[in-house]
Amino acid sequence: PAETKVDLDPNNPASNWLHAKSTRKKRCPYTKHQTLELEKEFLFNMYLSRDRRYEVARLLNLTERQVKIWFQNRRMKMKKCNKDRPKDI
Amino acid sequence: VMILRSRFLDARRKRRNFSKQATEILNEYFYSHLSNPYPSEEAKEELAKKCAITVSQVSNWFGNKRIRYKKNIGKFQEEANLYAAKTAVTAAQ
DNA sequence: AGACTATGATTTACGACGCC
DNA sequence: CGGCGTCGTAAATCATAGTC
Repeated sequence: PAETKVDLDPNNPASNWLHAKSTRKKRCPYTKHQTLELEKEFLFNMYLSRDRRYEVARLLNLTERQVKIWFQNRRMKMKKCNKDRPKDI
Repeated sequence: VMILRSRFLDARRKRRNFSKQATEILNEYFYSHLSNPYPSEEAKEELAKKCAITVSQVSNWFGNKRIRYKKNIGKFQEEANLYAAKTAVTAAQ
């Protein structure tokens, strides 16, 4: 009666906090060029119009959804930076 | 000025490992809430204060811990037992 | 010193929920 | 209703610290 096998799910440790839908797209790091262009666009305006989004997506070979989400994430990043470092340099 | 600013931001990646005491506190919370290791904003603030780190760092720590624990529960078994025993003793007295 | 591992931080991609 | 907003997070990846 060994029973030495590790508990991957049956036991009580209760790892019911699993997440992740199987349909989720794997994270794909953007190229330097893509990131640079997105940053430039963000500097120009933090919020993207529908037309502008279409253009940026076409130019960078990303989907409009990816561009939209990139801007959302970028705004959150800016907010987080301001929170962690309130004072100016 | 911009150079200084960017250097400050880059410096975030020049991290230092947290102190042993801070890691101890975070692990105690994690293993005593294993069924739901998602501290509230208030709990994060309290942990941050006790550990002398920022709330963001607490969030990062839990994010990393949850995924790394889930990815290899076996590797963390010993650590889990250790903290389980520790909190049991604490609870006993 | 160099290879390898641990760990904190950052980057994509969503789900949940809100507002218009 | 639909679409874009924020918030919190998963998961992958990055960059460096720590160890052997």
